[in-house]
Amino acid sequence: MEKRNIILLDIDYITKDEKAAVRLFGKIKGDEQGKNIIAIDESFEPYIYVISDDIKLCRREIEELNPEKIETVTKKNFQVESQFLKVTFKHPQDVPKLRDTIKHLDSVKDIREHDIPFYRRYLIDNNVFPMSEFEISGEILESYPSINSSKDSMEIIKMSSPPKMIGGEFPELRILSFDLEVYNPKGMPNASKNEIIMIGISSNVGIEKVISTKGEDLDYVETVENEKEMIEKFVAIVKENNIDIIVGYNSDNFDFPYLNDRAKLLGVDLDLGMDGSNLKFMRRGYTNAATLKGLIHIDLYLLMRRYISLDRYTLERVYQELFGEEKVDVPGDKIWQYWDSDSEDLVKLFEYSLDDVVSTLKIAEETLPLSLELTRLIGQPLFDLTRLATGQQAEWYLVRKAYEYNEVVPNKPGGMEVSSRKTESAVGGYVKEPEIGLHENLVQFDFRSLYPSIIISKNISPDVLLTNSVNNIARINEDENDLTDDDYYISPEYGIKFAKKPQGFIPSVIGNVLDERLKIKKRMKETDDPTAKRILHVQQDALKRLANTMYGIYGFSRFRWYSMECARSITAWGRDYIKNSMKKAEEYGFYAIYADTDGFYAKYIASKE
DNA sequence: CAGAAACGGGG
DNA sequence: GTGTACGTTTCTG
Repeated sequence: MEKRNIILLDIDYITKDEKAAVRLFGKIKGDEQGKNIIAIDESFEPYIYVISDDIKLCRREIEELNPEKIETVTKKNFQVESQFLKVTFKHPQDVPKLRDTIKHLDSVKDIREHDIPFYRRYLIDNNVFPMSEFEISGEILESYPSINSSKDSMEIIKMSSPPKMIGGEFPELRILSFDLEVYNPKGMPNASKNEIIMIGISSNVGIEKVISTKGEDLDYVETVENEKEMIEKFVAIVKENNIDIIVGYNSDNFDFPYLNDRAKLLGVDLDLGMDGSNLKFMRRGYTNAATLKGLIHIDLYLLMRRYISLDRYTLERVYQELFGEEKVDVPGDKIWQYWDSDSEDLVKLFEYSLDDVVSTLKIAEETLPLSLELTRLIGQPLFDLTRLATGQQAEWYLVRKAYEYNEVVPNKPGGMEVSSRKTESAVGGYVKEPEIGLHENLVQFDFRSLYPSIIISKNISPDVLLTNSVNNIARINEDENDLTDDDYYISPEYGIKFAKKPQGFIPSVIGNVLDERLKIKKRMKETDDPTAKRILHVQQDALKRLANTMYGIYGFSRFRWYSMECARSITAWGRDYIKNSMKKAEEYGFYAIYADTDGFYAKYIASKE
């Protein structure tokens, strides 16, 4: 039996003897090369919850489907303790196969937690957070020089007990950025015709080069015979340097698909996975994501769209925004001409290629700390996190919290439900159009975090909502006649009621997030160590972003805890507060000349007469 | 005017 | 893979 402290980079599962085997891709902590490890856990099983009014009958009906196990458990459903049947399956794929059958059984009212991917379920139930350190123990199945390189070795361990969270500091991650330049005489290149002319590579392990068939007199260019060798060289460099994170700019949509097409055409294997597996593309709705097992691919374009707010998100624009410097520029449609020129323009193209990839790495180093922090906060793999909308990030945070609170998670809405939700909308914040003119003697007034304060102080949460709606299943049966006006908050305009007790699930979570942020800000003030300060700053920033997302989330059509009543109540109270403040200010001679949502500007007029 | 389609980024 | 996920602008009937 061996023990290892590892940093979890990635997770998936494979099928072994008709059962699921979870694979944790990590690197061994303390090993300066960051030796790779694949830890296999065969002990975790998929399950769902079933709601029924006739538990006995329901159990008999489900038994006929021959699941692995059926148990009766007590969990909270919108804070009401209820009995559930926990049905365990033999294989994760049995869940999508059998859930519809189960759902339509006569004795079944509803099914829950049937839409949580298996590896995410594993992370949540085992309290495992990617990019954190934890201890595993088990038997070494294989130990050999890595499939990927001759340099260092890799271990495969069969785990004998669940992983034990340690937390720990962030590991040193080996990051590499890459970028293709392609011959493009007809505008955007076509992978079946146009060859790759350059592959730029930059890495924090000390690589900065361009691989190409030309440019032999430039010191940063590694010249090869042909395009095939170019791709092989690229693959070799990534493998040899034991890279943890590979970054590109729009690489989900351009660089990786193009590289994949050309590699296929030329017969080169892009077997960059930690387990030796090939590059794959996952369909993620409207776009594809390029994935490598145990080697995290981050497309910075996707990330930047969420990280900063800009009019455009070209690499050039983003770089300028973050660093205030201009990049080397070659007009995209002229790249083929620069390549053909064999003069100073060719050199310029090489400079452009190198500059692109150096800038990409620089952006990655600047912005990854936040993504890593969010990964540890949300508890989903870095790869997933960088591709999740902020609303989805907040939702997965809540799914984890629900597990902690012993709450059963609401179902993800189906397509029909999403479109019907989209037809509803909440009135936004109060806006008073500015009075035109030059104003003097202005005072500014605003509420500090108006919406979160309202959610917490008015206990706005679907689980304590007293108005009849799809979301208040738990409270429908409660006798509202037993409650007096003192027992609930009533929203302005709509008269929507929220029980004062118990504290709602979401107000509770938001409250904790804000408390945690204040604690970190306090620690930030107390420390003089600049490194500690920087880390704490990123931590509070992650909490702030998470909290900010939660304020508007009740109105997101795909949100599991969606509630238009909650969304409307928040803004209604918001409008109420701002209007009352304006009225109050007027009594003291301050007249608002402009107001928006949570604040206003007012002009002081000394006397009314 | 509503609903569908295209776009973003990349070369 | 306990899959099929954006938000906004422009076009089309």
